[in-house]
Amino acid sequence: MEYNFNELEPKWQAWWRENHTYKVANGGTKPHFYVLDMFPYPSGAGLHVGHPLGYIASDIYARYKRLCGFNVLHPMGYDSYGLPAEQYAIQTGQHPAVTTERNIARYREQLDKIGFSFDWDREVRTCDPEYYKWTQWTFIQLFNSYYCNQAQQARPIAELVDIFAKQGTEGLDLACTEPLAFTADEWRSWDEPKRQQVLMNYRLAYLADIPVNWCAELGTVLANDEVVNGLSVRGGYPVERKLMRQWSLRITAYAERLSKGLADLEWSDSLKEIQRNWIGRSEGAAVWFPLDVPTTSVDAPTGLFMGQVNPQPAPSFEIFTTRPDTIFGVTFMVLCPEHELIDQITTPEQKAEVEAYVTWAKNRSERERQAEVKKVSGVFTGAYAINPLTNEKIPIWVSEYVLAGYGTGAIMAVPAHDSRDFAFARHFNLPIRQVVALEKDAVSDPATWEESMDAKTGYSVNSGFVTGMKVKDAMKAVINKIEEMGIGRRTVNYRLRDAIFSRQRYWGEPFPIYYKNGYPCALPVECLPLELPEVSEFKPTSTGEPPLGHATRWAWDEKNRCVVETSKIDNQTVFPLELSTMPGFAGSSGYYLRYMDPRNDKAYFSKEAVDYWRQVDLYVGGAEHGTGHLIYARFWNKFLFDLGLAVCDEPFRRLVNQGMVQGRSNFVYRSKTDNNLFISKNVKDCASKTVPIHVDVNIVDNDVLDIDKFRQWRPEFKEARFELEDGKYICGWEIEKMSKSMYNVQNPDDLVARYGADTLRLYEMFLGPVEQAKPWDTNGIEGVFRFLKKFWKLFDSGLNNQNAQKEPTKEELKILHQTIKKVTEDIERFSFNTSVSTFMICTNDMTTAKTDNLSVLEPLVVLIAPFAPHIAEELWHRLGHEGSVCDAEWPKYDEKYLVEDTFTYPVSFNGKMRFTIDLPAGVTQSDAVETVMASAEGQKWLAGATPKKVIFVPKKIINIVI
RNA sequence: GCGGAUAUGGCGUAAUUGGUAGCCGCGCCAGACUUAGGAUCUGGUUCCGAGAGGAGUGGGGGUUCAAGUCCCCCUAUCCGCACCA
Repeated sequence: MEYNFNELEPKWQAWWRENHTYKVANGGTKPHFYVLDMFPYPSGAGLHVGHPLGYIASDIYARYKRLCGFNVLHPMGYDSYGLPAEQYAIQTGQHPAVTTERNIARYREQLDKIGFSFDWDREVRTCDPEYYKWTQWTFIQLFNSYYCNQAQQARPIAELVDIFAKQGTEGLDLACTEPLAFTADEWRSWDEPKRQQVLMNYRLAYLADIPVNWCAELGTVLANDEVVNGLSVRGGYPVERKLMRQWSLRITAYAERLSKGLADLEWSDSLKEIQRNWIGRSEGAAVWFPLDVPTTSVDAPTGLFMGQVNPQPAPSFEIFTTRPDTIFGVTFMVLCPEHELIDQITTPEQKAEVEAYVTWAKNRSERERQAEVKKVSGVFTGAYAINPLTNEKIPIWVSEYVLAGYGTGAIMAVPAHDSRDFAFARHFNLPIRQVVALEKDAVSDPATWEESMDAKTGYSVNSGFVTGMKVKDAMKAVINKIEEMGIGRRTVNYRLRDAIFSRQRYWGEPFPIYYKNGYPCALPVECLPLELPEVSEFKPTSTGEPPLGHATRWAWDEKNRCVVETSKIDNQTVFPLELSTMPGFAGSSGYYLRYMDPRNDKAYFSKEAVDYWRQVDLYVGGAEHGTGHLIYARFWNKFLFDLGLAVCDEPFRRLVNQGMVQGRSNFVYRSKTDNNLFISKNVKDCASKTVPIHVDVNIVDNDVLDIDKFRQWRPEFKEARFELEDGKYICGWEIEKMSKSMYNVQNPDDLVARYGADTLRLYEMFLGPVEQAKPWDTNGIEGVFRFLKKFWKLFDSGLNNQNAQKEPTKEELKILHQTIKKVTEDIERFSFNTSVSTFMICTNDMTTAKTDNLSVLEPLVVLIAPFAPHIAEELWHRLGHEGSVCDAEWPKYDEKYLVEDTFTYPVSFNGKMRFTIDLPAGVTQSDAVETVMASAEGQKWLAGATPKKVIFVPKKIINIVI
């Protein structure tokens, strides 16, 4: 019988569906294992061959784990809120829900053809109200929580209200937007709006004024990459930096835990490093610098910073530095243009210049600023600070190179040991003073330097009480000193910023928030989900409000607890609802938890479900989510952990990043002089006489062009003539991004139709290591297809042979057990390309050995089942089994079949003092070494010498040292 | 600029983790079979050389009896961050 995949694959796919083969129950006696893929955004273009790569890898692992006796959770769903559907809606007027539904159906169809073992009963969609109910629910929990830095934990905001009423901010260390200090009496004296305003400072989901790129003309916030030279990319309208009230998540509260938690994760080093960089933890010191107040008096800035009241009696400001040891080298201070102190300290003479600079800096877009990073700019305020350790007077400057969002927006500049300060000092001719040297006496004139000495190595020089200390010791000594003096302390800073959570968009989760007297209130959780309303159009409103501003039924009736007409808003009992929606990462941050118990309408997921599955054991997806989804999901999980819902602090124990699949484009070469003439690639002078044109890879086979299909492909090629080589037209090729415009998109459906799903699955794995980026090249798929046909044939002859039950030969057992061993090890380390090679070798060997012994062949069916489930299922049933091969038992190998039983020595001497021997079972290394020593004694080829030492190394090689 | 990764035949890759480099597959060459196929099978295929032989894992140095693998210095490509004090 022929290997007829066209018949066999749909048959078993239907059988699996009817028998609910992949349905997974929560609980049972088996050990549990959770294998998850990053769920896709269902785009209109459908799947290309790059998408299933990770799904196939995780499917293999999931099926393998199941065969090893685990209860495996392996779900799939859709990240179905997002921008493309909305933009398509704006252009065509089609409702995003309709196009999304259609795209999902197409994705499902494509996925089903590849034979995945997903439990589709657990499917989730982020745009489904039953799902986003819990996204909204989590948002309300965030809104109703604060973060206690002492306990390193989120707590209910109600608890904080009690604390404020009892003790004010006394003794508290809280994550906040800006440091506040007040007493219990003050708190009690405030009215509700004022209290709400204060609480907003501590909520984990909070409203705050955040600088954004605002385009008035388009009525929307733009991302940095949507703005060029202060103009919007689309339309060319002016864009301004503007503070806008936006929802944010206080992810910075979790910076420490997000950073520390990385250590125990089985993630690639590179991805951990990406996250570490993004979180940007740096240890250093916060130091208060007193102002040298001229004639006009300046009010001391009041308030807390990092939970501490300004300890300075005199007016002063705080800086952050990672190099406290260089404090003796400070020659100027720099404030960021947004710094609140600027207005207060600028001298009248400098006022005009400083104001001009601040205005200029403020109006620059993020993009402009970043493009001119190397350009030095700044202005002197006329004011001075006092170095608290030397009592020196130090000028205070303002410059863009100091960022408002990091540290305190103010720095002490040490030009000798910081390249940016160095550039600034050189530009404005400020003094540079060396305070660190590689050797204690290696002091030179900084005026002769070409660059600053930034390295944290060497010794302190010219540095008062730390002179002569190693840099590391000097850092500690200075911090101790400033702590002792009460002017600063050891501290940690993070680069991570809070996540802006508002989008002026339609196709996203509505915020379960309404506005009462101007302050936001959360909907009662029993009223969730708050469903996305219908709107007349998907664009912003004429007044610049988000698309939800078009909704006529978008107000909250507090008394009747329901959504009502906007016209009924009276701000007494009926209030306006929030108009922006949540961003893409909202729905994807907790979906892995929902899969554990996806149909629960009482809770996000039940306690039993999460106690059973705990966390994702293996997560497979692209590394491009390293600083987005993978950070947000960890944050989301940690928050749910604090609430007592999640049972693990980290969501994804092991993470594998599949590499990007690039496209392999094909080209035809059109004559420069004759538009209808195409010259084959290797014809003489082809390159100089022609221009390359992309040609659809689907009408090219092994770089040979199908001429007829090419003429039909596009009307302008109808009259095409060809200059061939060896009767063929050979195309050129290049590696490019896989995209429609390059005509290099391989559709998995076409390959399934031509070679079958099993061949596609094996070939995707055979292409190379899963983690590695690689170009898609269909040319090799024939080899894998041939292998499956050989594999099939092996069984076909075994099943047709009457004598098939005879004793297996030693050779056959050796091949079998080698294969089991290799494949098992390969799967464990996610090296699927080598597993496929192993199958090929095994099949070749078995074919050569004319194996028809079913007892040897049967375990192979189980081995290949994770990779090629359809053919495995078919053969499994032909071998007489009733149930699915998915429930078989993973074969074990026995070392005894793997060792050689011949022992000959020495079999070869290659002139480099090296023997090759075969070591039989039961012979120890020292026996072998002794035997070789004895046999080597007095041998001619050793020139009469006696070996001094015999070194045994694995791999049947013995080295002799004379 | 900082950080991470990668580099092996014409191509994708493999190498039991320091032990005979090039497994497996594509492609190519030669052959077999044939009712001629997008079929199957056999042999060959790192490079130079007719051959004996020599060279060889991006380049240069080092450690080792032994290096694709470990260390140092370059070069190229890819990815992430980018004035983060």
